[in-house]
Amino acid sequence: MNGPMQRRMTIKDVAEAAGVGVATVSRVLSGGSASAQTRERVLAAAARLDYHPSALGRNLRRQRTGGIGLLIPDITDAFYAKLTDGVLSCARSYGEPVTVGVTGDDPEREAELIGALIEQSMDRVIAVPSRDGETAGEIWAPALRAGLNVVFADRQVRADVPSVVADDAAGVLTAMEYLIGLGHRKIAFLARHGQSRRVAAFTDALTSLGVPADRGLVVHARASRDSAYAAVAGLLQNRPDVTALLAGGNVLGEAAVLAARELDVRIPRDVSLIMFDDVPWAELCSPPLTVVARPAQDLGYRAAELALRQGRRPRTVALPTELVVRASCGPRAR
Amino acid sequence: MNGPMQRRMTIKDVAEAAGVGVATVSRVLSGGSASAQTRERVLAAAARLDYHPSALGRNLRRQRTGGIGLLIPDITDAFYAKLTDGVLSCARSYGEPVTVGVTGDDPEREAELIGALIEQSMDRVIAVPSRDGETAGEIWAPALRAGLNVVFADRQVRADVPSVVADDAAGVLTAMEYLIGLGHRKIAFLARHGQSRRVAAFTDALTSLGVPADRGLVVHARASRDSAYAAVAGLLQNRPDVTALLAGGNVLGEAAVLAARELDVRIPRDVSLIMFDDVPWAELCSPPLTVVARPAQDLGYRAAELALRQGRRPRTVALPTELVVRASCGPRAR
DNA sequence: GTGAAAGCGCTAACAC
DNA sequence: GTGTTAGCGCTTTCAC
Repeated sequence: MNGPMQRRMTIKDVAEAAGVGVATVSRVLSGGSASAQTRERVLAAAARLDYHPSALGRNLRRQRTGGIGLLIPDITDAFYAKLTDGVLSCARSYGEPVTVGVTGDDPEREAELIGALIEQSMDRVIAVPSRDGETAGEIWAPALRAGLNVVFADRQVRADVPSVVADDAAGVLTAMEYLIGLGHRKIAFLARHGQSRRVAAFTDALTSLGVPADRGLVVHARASRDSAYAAVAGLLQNRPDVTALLAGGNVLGEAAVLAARELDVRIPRDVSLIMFDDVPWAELCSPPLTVVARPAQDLGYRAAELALRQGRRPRTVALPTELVVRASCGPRAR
Repeated sequence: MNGPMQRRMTIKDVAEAAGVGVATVSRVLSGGSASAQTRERVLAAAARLDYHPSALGRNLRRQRTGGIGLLIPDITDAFYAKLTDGVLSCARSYGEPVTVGVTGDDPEREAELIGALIEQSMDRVIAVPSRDGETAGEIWAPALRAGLNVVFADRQVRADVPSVVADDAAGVLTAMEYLIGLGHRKIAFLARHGQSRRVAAFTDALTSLGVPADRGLVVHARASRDSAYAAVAGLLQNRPDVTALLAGGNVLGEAAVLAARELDVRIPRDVSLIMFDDVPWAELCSPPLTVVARPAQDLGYRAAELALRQGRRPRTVALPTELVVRASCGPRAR
């Protein structure tokens, strides 16, 4: 079915077959100037030999590997999977390969992966950074020094690096308006570690809406399902006064549904729940979940556009979120 | 925060700084033999200069790009996301980068992506092929000719290429035994296009269990959510005699739940449902779904091991499936 | 318009 | 044990 393994054709083979110099072949193949006749001969020879230029040679010469690196916390998280899909979809239209690494939100792994990208001479990176502030600065300094074209996605950590984010603050605010309109006052926020911006947005939203923010009502979890579950369960048991819950991501929301079910607290009768991310199962859940939808796919696509764009890039682009009301919120009851 | 962009150090710089030849540097850095003193000098110089070897140079010289290519139908499908996670996890322990491409189950895109991998001189590929039989042969011939180390995952299409698959036939059989034990006779199979092996397993299981197989009860859909929904809806409307449904994947299962809800057919009262893939939402669904769990992560991990392994590789490894009984199946009622 | 030749950073064969 | 050297396949001056 498949023939013997063949030696790979080189530009030199094509040059000989076409009776021209290698430089001419290179020019023709990369759209440079050549006489119509020469061009035709080269193309014919290339086709005949089934020649495919080696990215290896080209990259070494150009001192850069094409393609883009993508660093995300977790590929099994539906939100990041969708973001990845957006990146892949954009990259495909440019014919650029994408190398994916998962950080697990661990700065150490993130730094390792950045090192690997530099070693590969990748010159474009899209990343969902695991930390912000100083730590992010340290981690990303080598990449910037090496001249990588970095774009952050979903999180905004350094003013000098372009970011594509969802307008989380607006999303949180809309959710809070909705919940407070239903009569809720004791609202908890279930956050991933390091979601400091969203926590700030949460307390800001609350105070701007005239509800005193209670620091104890912000609980943190790592991104894993276990950690999320423990955090929700703890909250539900220790703070029976809480009547509404905002989950800062779909994994956290999943844990919330599970924990609530386990502890026999009913949604929305006992506590109302809003989750970040409109994943497919939000609609299949019982009850169907009200969510703050973020344009995951777009986030990835736009980030890839920025990473691929040559010239000056905008600082930050923020995409709108949308509150999708389903059946997981009700009026305050207790 | 970040200094000026620096010229990248080369092996030559290190050699000069250490007062040795480039070959010695290369040897020391790749664990070859050298005197303790030389080794130390080289290491010190490399560290001082913050030298990181260029994968570009090495790859060109070695005539191969390290790393592994991964071709999957859809990264937003939880099953493939998990499989991808397994591949990434194994690759990470070998320090190998992974380039991901999505085929959308389209042979044309698959062929394109294979071309790109060859151009990159990737020498290892893990793929969930979009077609089997002749078509797969044609599509993959160039890759095999180029000497790529190919491993198929989830689907088994050519005897000469190692595959890592779940034991789908056993999974189907167990599911059928369970359903038939509940009294069901008119059982439909909702399959993705090209799942011919599983369809065969389905009819085989039925006949071996003494239930006449009805060809009309196998319905096909493309992998997209829309196509799946249309297929289920059509089935549910045209064949009211069907009392049980086996969905050949989580996207199909999702569509089944949605369509059933829309058409007001109750699960499990009106029709029982078993879905392939134990995704997180199966438990959150109402009712919680009985599933045939496949070890998605393991599939990916094992495939990566095979792809990374140097010597002779086993032909096929089949991993067991497990029927996880929840609440979406009941006794035949109508 | 075209060809010859110089390297990109690295490894491996070979000489010492 | 170590240095010198010849390329890997390609692009890009620089002559012609």
